[in-house]
Amino acid sequence: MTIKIGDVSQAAGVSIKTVSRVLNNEKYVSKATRERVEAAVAKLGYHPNSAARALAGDRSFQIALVYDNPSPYNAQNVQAGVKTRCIEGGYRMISQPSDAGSTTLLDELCGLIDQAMLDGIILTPPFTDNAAIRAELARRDISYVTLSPAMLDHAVAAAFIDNVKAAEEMTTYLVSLGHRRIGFVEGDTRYAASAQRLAGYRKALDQAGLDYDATLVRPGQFDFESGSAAAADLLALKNPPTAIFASNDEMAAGVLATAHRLRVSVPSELSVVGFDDTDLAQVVWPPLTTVRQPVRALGYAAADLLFQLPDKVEQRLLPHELIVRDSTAANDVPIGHCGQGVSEKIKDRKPFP
Amino acid sequence: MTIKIGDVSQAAGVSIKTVSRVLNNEKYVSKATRERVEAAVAKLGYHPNSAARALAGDRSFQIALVYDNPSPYNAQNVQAGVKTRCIEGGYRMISQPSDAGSTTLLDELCGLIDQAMLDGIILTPPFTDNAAIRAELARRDISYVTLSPAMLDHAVAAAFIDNVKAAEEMTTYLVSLGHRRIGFVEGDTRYAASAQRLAGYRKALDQAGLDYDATLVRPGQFDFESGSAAAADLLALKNPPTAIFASNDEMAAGVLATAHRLRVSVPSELSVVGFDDTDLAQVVWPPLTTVRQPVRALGYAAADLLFQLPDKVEQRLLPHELIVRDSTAANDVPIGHCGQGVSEKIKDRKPFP
DNA sequence: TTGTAAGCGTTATCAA
DNA sequence: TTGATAACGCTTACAA
Repeated sequence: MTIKIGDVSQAAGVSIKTVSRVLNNEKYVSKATRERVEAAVAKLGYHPNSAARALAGDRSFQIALVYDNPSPYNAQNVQAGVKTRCIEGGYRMISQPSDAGSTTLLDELCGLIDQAMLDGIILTPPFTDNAAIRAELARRDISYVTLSPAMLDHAVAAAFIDNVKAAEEMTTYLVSLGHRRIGFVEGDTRYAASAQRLAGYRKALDQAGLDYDATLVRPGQFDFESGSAAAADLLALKNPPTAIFASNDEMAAGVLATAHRLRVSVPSELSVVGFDDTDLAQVVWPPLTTVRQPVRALGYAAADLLFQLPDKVEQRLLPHELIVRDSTAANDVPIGHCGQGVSEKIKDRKPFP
Repeated sequence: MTIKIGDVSQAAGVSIKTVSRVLNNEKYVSKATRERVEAAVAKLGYHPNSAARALAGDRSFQIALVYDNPSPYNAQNVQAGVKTRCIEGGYRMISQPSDAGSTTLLDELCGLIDQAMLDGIILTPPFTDNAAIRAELARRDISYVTLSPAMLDHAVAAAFIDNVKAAEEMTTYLVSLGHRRIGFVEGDTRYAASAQRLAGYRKALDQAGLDYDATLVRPGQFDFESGSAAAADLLALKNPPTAIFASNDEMAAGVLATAHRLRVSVPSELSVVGFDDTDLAQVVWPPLTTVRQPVRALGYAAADLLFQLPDKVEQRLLPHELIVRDSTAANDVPIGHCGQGVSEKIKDRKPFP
């Protein structure tokens, strides 16, 4: 039989309610009492039962991370970041992989909320921009944060990077190396980041005085296959690009595979760069020059924003880095980064503890 | 305010207990009543509150997956498998990444059990072989299953593949291609699979009448870096191997990277094969010949074994496949597989529903 | 086959 | 600053 609050109160010689007060960091507990209770808790190895807490209070100390992420590395990293912050706050994270295309999406989410008495939710793309979900959450007055949303909403907390700027910097870097024909592989268009990265690419071309050439831009789905296929198309052009910028690293790996298959030497004949969404650059040869996205930090920040929620609704911009990798160099060389935050207060509600 | 069981019972014109009976699939409910209740549940969109269920019954409908996995792809796949089976059974999975080296490991786990009223636990390596954890679980009489344990224990349910046999088949395959000097990169020795795979390699050499040469075997930690380093060592030998067998795919990717860097052509000058623990073969070029481990299926099986637990303690051997990939071939060619299961009944306890 | 009443372990209310 | 007592929403006795 496991230890319960009554056992602790007996051991400490106080009432159950007093133990509860200590556990919840309430005011109006004398220092002596608090210490006595804490000692008893430690001695007995007591852990409060979360089901009972959830039922009696109405917070469950659980939040959910809702995602539909085609890339395991990315999902795992986001999860790790969220989880770290949750543990720090005494919370538990429930991870909820969902199918963005599912017709019963809203029902599933409602079920989760009812069943688990969620205290808050972190939405990741493409759910960030699902109006039905956001309306339902607002209706139920459930705190939520969006991670990398397509559009910023003043009333909704968000953690994100500046994809446009990052893609612009990367493209400008390629131009600075002398490239004039730069191929681009788009990401899955259901994710806002895809359009943002393309926009950055176009912006940099503009600034460099280079014409945008639609034949150099190919669609992709953030996976290896589409990267391979796009590269095959691009390299088969009469006048092929001298560099290819893939919207994420799995596609960049596909580009590399195709280049290798076609005996196009990287990087002497073709530069390949990407967005390191998933840390795959560590696993793929040759080491890619990438925009490093702080995926774990985004997860951590999202949870952090959730915890400060009704007090402060914040839009937090996280820094990215341009990592130039050179197989001959010993170390990676970050050549740029950006980032800053802005915040705004809106309304009062029972805060996360 | 969310709907509760009383609302449903009113709508259906029956008692609360009857609704509860229907929800829990108990016997002794007339078909007509059951249908009436189910209709009310559906109409109201009722979802039982899990905190209340956990408190009143003493099952939480939650199980935990405990892991410390250096490979995100692997972890994600195991999780996906476990989760799938959990959802089928109306359960929720809590994933618990832990640090195998932590001194407070046992405390953490106890905390989780007390707090979440876990109905069961799935242990993955290296926790599968942690005597302290297993003793504590036994003491508390908590159901658990081990996934890929180092040693089979008659009294403990387990899901696993035959690593020895798989490594043996792969090595034999290399021998059949004419290789006589086959390098081997070991995995992290904290994981039992590492020793098992090495054993299979040695066994196959034996059977082929080839001498075991310790200079051809290098240590590794299941990551890209150690694979790179091992390959550098092996290829620098006076008499280098003509094939390298890496104990997992991330290390195989490292081997490929080094080969490429040293201008050793794959596969004409060097064959590289591995264990596809993480599905990375899909992401790495060139496509590797691998032992495909059914990682998702292992997760699914582990949860499945947990659900049938006190009724039947089963040791389930899952099939692996040898996937020969040839860049010129259109499709992968599985050349072998194995698998079968045995089971045994031990004692009675309240079953999972 | 159905219903009634007594908890489950905690927090909230209100009084001391 | 503390403590008694009533919820919280459900399941498990035990009756009917």
